[in-house]
Amino acid sequence: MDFLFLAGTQLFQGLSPEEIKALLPLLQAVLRRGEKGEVLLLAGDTTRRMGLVLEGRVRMERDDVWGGRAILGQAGPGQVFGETYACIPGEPLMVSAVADQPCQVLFLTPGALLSGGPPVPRQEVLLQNLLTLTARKNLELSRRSFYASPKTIRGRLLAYLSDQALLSGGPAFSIPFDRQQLADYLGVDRSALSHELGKMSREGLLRVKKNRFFLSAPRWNE
Amino acid sequence: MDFLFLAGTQLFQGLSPEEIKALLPLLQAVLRRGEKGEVLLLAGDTTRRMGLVLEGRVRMERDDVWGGRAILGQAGPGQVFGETYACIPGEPLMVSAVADQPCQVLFLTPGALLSGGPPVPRQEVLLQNLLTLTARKNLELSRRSFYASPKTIRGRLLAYLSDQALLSGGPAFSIPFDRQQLADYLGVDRSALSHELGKMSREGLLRVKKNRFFLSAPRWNE
DNA sequence: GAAAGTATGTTGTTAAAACAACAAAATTGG
DNA sequence: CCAATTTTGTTGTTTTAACAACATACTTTC
Repeated sequence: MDFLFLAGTQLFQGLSPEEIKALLPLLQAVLRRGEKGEVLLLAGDTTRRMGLVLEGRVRMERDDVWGGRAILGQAGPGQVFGETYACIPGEPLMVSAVADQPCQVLFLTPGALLSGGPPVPRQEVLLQNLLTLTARKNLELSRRSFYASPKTIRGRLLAYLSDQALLSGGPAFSIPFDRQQLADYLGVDRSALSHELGKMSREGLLRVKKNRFFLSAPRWNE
Repeated sequence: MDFLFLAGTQLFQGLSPEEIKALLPLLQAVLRRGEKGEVLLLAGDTTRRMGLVLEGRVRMERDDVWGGRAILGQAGPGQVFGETYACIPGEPLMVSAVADQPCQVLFLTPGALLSGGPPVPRQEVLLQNLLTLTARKNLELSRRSFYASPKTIRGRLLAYLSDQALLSGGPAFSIPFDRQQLADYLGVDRSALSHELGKMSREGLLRVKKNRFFLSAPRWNE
């Protein structure tokens, strides 16, 4: 187990590798590998465990009965998923956690931090980290809400893409979605999304190749 | 100050009125009244404070440049708002907090709980409460996401209303929105929403009067 | 490197919601 | 209680996205 890597995650921030090593048993750490497409947490179930992604990527999504799918977000190396439900034991999951790529996940049970049981070493730090993390997850959910809130596909694309440009610090960036996933993340039809992207390309608003984008500032004075 | 009321909130759960009384100065508690429509926190600003609603209701919303508006959620008596941002100081707000009704809000600064400064009495309890609370806020954001994820207005209404029926434990319930607000919450046009509600009424799916709803189970065998 | 499978783009048709403008109803304030 | 204001419902038109079906390009696997 790479404790140095763990020490660099938001969850274990501020703890030494030795402290983390001592903590893992208390958090009932369990390592799990997942094939691409494998379901790690299933919507409808309850869970006391959260996942810390060591390798690969995990997607949070919900499928409806009619073949529809909504993607809420994803977690890459060092990030966590399911922490919301792990903090509210008994609450049935609204989403499934699915391996987006072959991945390696460390499952942790934070229950000992919450129930007023016997104290855990460095509990305050862990709690603070977990709180900050959850708050950040909140921001991500809010962001997605706003990406999906314009009424037109173009509006949603611009909201999402310009935000990604901001986050990446420049007009060139790649996104962690294929077309279908982007459509499910923005809540639109895939073919309509493709269509709109094509139109925007032709208008010179952006260049796109696979999941790599380059935004052009519109020329305001033509 | 009604410490007994505070002791009943999720934030101060598990603390005695006396303990709360002692804590408030450490959290830099400030009371504030707000007229209906008054902005309590402004999108774009940063804040170290969160609001605990004592009376009335507060709405979290974002207005775009073209007159569009998205409502993310709201907080009633005993509930909090802005805690996400108070937990991540420096992060600019994506939404404004607006008084939905004349209200009374206790602003609190949880910073002392987070920065590894001098310990605060009952810190673990407060942190745990804040964590649970934030996790629950997460659930609400997820729920809203799913309400707004069907592609048709009817789909969104059914997702939202049937969930409200579940939460209220019966087919009759009222909602905390007027039509415009419901439209902004579900991300649809108000007049189209009105239209769809009318249609659903005529089809016998529901009865509605003002913000009071009654869902009829559809008759499967006609 | 060929074949199978998957992802993406394209097009036409259809369905639905946005939009706009107005009428009716309800609420508020004097 | 009346007038003013706000909220809600109604209707018609226009825009847009969903949907479906297919062509093309790209990956993966053997």
